[in-house]
Amino acid sequence: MTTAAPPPPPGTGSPGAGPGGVRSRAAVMEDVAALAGVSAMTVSRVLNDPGKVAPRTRERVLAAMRDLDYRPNSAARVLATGRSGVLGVVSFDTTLYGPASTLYGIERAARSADYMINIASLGSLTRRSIEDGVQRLRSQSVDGIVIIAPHQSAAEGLRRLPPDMPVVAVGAGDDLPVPVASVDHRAGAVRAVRHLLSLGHETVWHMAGPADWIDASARVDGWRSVLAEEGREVPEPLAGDWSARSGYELGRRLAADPAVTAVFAANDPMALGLLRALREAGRRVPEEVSVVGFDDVPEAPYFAPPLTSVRQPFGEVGRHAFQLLLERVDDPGGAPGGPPARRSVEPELVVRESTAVRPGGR
Amino acid sequence: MTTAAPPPPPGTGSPGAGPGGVRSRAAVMEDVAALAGVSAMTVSRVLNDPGKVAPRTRERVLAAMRDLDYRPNSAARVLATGRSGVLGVVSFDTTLYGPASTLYGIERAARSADYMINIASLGSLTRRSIEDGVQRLRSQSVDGIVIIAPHQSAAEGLRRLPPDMPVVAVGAGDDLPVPVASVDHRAGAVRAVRHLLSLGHETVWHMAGPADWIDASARVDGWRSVLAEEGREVPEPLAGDWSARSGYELGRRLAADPAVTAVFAANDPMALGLLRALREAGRRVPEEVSVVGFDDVPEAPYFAPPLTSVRQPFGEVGRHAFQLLLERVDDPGGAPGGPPARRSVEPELVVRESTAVRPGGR
DNA sequence: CTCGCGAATGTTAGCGCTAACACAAGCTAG
DNA sequence: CTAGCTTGTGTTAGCGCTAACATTCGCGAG
Repeated sequence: MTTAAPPPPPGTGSPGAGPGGVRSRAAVMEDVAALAGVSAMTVSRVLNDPGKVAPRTRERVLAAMRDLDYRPNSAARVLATGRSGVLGVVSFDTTLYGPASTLYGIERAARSADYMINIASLGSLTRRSIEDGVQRLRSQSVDGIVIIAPHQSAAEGLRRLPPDMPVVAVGAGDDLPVPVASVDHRAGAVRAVRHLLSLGHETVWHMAGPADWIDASARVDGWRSVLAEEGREVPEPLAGDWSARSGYELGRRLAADPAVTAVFAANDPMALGLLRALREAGRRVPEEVSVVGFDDVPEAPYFAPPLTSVRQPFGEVGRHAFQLLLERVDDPGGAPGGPPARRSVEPELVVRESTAVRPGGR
Repeated sequence: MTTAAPPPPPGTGSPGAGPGGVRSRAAVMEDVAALAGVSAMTVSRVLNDPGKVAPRTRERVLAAMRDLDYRPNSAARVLATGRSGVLGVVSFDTTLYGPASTLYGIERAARSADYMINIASLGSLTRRSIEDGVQRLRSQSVDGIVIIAPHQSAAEGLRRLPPDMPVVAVGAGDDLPVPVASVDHRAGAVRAVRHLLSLGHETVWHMAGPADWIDASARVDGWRSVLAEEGREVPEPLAGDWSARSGYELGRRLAADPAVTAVFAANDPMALGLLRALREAGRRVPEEVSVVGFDDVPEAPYFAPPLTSVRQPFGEVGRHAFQLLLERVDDPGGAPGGPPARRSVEPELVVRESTAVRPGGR
C-alpha cells in the first residue's frame, strides 16, 4: 500500500501533520530524526538502548515521536535483526476448553513480555498438518513456536522439525526431542481414582478420551496403575472423543451395568454426558454411582450434581510453555546432549457432590 | 540473529557454500536464482506471477526452490510491498465459548485464503485497552483488524481508529463507523420469548448479561419488545456476568418467587446455574418452570434437563467478518459516505426439554 | 599543552524482497 | 526490411531499520 496506492485525493486535510507541513503517510524513523534534529541512528538507539543517548537528546526524540505519532515498522526491524518479537502457536481446535485456555495462558505471558502471538490452527491432527502449520509460521519469521497438540501425530511431526527453530510442546509425551510443558495427567488420574477407592468402591470404571491423544492415554495409565497396585479388578475402559455426546452414549452402557458404582471420566463434558445417561437410567448420583471428571471447567460446580473433578491449571501450563520457549529463543544452542527440559504441573482434585461412599460400602 | 550471532564453531563446514559445499543458513532468493541460472527477479515472478515466466524457466526455478528448501522471507516481502498477508484479531477472553468460536471461524476462513492470524487478547474491556490492542497489531503491519468485543467500550474505541487501517467488528452495535458482522441477538431473543409465550406462560423473566455488553442489551431489547407487543407484564431483568455462578446466584432469587414460570437466560452457562438453583429450590424444570438459554453450546443437550437454547452460528459470523475485512483490504476506499456494511445472521431456536406448557396453562 | 580515552552521535552498508523501468529477442504488418 | 508490438528476462533502486565502524567532542593525566 505504501508505494502502490495512488496519492490520496487532494483536499483531504492533513492527518498527522507535523508543525506546518502536510504529512500523510505514516511517519518513519527518518521523519522523527529530522524533527528532532538528529540522525536516524540516534532515534533507533532511543528505542533499543536508551542508556546510550544523552538525556536531553532522548527527550527531544521522544517528543518528536509523540508529535508524529511514530510507530516503528516491525517488518523492517525483523529484516535488519532477524528477530520478530512474535511467537507462533500451532493448535488444534481452539474451541475446546483445554486448548483455548492454554492459548490464553500463553498469550497473557507473551503480552507481559512484549511478544505477539501468531496462531496456526489445524484442521486435522496428522503429521502433515502439523508440519504445515509449523512451516506457515516459520515463513512469518516467528522467533519460536509452541505446539499445543497432545496427540500421537504431533509426536511424529516433532521429530522432523527444522533444528534451527526453537520449539516447545504443550502436554505431549515424555520422549520428545523438544522441551515440554504439561499437566501431570497421570498424577491427576491417580488422585481421582484413589479418591473413589477411598470412598469404598470396589473398583473404578474409566471413560477414556481418544486413544491417540497423549493426555488420554496418560490418564488411562494412571487409572490402571492405581487399580493394579491395589489389586482391584480392571474393567475394560471405554473410549470417547471428549464430547458430551460420546459421554452420553458410552454412559448408557455403563448405566445399564449394575456393577458400576464409580466412574472416572477423562474430561468434564464426557462426565456431563454420563450424568445424563445415569439420570435417564434412574441411577442416582452420588447415592448409587459416583462420578469424577477431569478439567474442572468453570461450569462443573453447576452440573447435576456438582461435579467432582481434577482441576487443570491451564494458565500455568501456558506460562511455563512460554518460559521454556523464551529460554530457547534467548539461547538457541540450549543444553544440547541432555534430554530437553520438562516442566510439569500437578493438577488438583476438587471434591464436590458427584462422589460419595459406595452404596452399602464400608 | 542472522548477522549478530558469532560465527558457528569451527568445524561445521562453511555456511552458505556454493555447489558442493555445506549450506547452513536458510536459502534466500538469490541462492535459488543462482542455482536455476536466472536473476532474483525471475524467482520473485515465479512466486507472485507465474504466468509471466516461460514454462521451462519456471520449472527450473521451482526445482531449485525444492532443492534448497527455499521459503520466502515474509518480513522482506512486507517491507517491499506494504502488505503482509496477516490479519489481526483483537479479542476479549478467548476462553469464553463465543469469542473462541468466532476466532476459530475467522481463522478457518483466513487459512483458506492464505492469510495468517495475529491475536491480541485484551486483559480488560476499556477504550484504552482496545486502542492498545489495535496499536500493537498495527505495528506488526497487519493488513486489517477484526475486533471481537461486543462491548460499549469497543464502540467508543472504534470511533477513534486510524482511518487508514481496515477494521471490522464482530457483534457490535448498529451505529458504528466500521463494517459489522454479527448475530441478530434481538431476533434470537424474540424467538426465545415467543416460544415461551406460545407455551402459555403469562410472561417471561429475563436473566441478562452485563449491561455494557452490546449482545446483552440487544437480547434485553428483543425480550422486552415481545412482552410489550403482547401486552404482558415486563418483570425487572436481572443482570449477571455470563458465568454459571452468576446464573446460580440470581437464579436463587427467581426460584424463590412462585410467580416465575418461564425464564429466558442470556447465555447457556447462566441457564445452567439457574437450573441448579431451581433444582435446589425444589422447582422442577420444565414441569413448574421453563428455561431457555442462548448460545447452544455443545453441552446444552446434556444439561439437566436438556436445554432449549438459541443457537449462535459463530463460525458463520467469523467467515462473514473475514469476508468484510477482505473487501476492505482489497478496496481501502470502500463505499465512503454511505453507512458501512452490515452482515447479520439469524440465530435459530433449538427446542429441547427445558421448556413446557405452563403449569395449569392452556 | 598534548595525548588518549570514553561518551555521544553520525555514516555506511545491507537485511531479502519487489516496483518500475530497461532491454533483447522474436514476431507481424506495412 | 524496418517500425512497432509482444514476450521473457535483467537492472536498479529502495522499502525502514540496525550492526559495525567512524567521527567528534570534552576532559583529565602525563
